[in-house]
Amino acid sequence: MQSRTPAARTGRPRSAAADAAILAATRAALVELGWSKLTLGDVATRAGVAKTTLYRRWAGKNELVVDAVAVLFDELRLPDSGSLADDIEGVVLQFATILARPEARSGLMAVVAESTRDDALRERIRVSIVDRQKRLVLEGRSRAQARGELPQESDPSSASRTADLIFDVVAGAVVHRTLVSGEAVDTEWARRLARVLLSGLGSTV
Amino acid sequence: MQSRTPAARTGRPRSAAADAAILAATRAALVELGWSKLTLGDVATRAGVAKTTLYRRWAGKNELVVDAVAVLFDELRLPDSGSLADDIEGVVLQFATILARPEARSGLMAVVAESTRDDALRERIRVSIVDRQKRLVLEGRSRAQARGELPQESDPSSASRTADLIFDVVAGAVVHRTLVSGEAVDTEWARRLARVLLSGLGSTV
DNA sequence: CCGCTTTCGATACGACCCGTAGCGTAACTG
DNA sequence: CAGTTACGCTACGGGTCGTATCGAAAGCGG
Repeated sequence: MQSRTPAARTGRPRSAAADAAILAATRAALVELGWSKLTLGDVATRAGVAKTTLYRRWAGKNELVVDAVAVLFDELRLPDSGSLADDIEGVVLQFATILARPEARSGLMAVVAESTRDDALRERIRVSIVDRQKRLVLEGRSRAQARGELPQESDPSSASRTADLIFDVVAGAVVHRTLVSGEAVDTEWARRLARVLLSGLGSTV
Repeated sequence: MQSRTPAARTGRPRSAAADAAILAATRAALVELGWSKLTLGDVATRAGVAKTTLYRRWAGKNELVVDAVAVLFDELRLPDSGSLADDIEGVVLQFATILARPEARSGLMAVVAESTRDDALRERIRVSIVDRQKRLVLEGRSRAQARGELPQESDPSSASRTADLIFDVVAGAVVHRTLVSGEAVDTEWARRLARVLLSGLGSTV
């Protein structure tokens, strides 16, 4: 059995400052160069760190970018606005704000594209980014049920599938609007989306 | 004024067979290697073509992949099934079938990610891929209005925004389900999505 | 204070891919 | 046949990759 920090009880500890500097440098490089032209050597230089240090901590560009982008999603919060419509609208606008940042736009979609051929990378994205978003959907549903805005679903399996559907619809719509259609997510759009979802969920789904 | 084919009335014409071979080789390379490890030299070798020929026709990897993937979306058709619900379900399943192919998964999202930093590339994607999908949404709406399933909207600006919203929701949800959540789009999921959209659109949106 | 262990910075390395240039040949036009 | 363009082939400098090596630095246990 090992303690919570299994590795390295002896020897020189890894510099936490270097970690932060590397991730910040990665985001800066994403803004200036985009994903495809980002090189690990350049990131190391920006961070004031040797290239070997980078390779010691991350397997490659994909893993590094995932970690660098993941922290952007820390600020996601479910606004307890009192109504489900306002909750949805608030989350959509928050998500869109994050996706408006260039380091999120170019970095996130690139690693998602790479994850189609790398199961470990997909799992890493799921744990550090996607699940954090999905939690908001589950939380919002449970609050709405407590308020009586949504019915308590009897079949747990069906309820789970519905939650998955809503998550894919909300996140997918925002991403598609921002990156593919290339238009901004404003308050009016968020309100329209929330209205469509509410009407759709109110009926027997 | 120039004729429909403005360039090259004299000299040796470009080989149409080479074009097809290159695009097919690109798709094969996408399947085997994915976007990031795909190299133009490898594609040229696979196509039995000199590397210089490739560079004469495409500016770079991004443009080549867009053209190679675009033809996958040629098969998209709006099934005139008689009801809006079935139309939506049919389009969703067709779109999902295309996205299930590995060359579409890895190629499409990668170029979309790149297009966040390249306006010309974004426009190329829009013309050769996105608009082709969007046309189905507009066609489906007009058919549904003819059948009386959807109201004739009075405000054209509002109607346009609604169509944009529906398009982002449908396409975004399918893409997100397939690539981010990593789960298959089956008939049941498509039916649920169609149901949510129909209820949402039926009310005053 | 002193070994032990691990990390860090720096440098060097072969391998690969990039994008372009040059050249001789092939294909088509008038 | 002369003119023009596309093609295959080869070669090139430049950049990035990921790894190896080495001495110095930073903590830990005695």
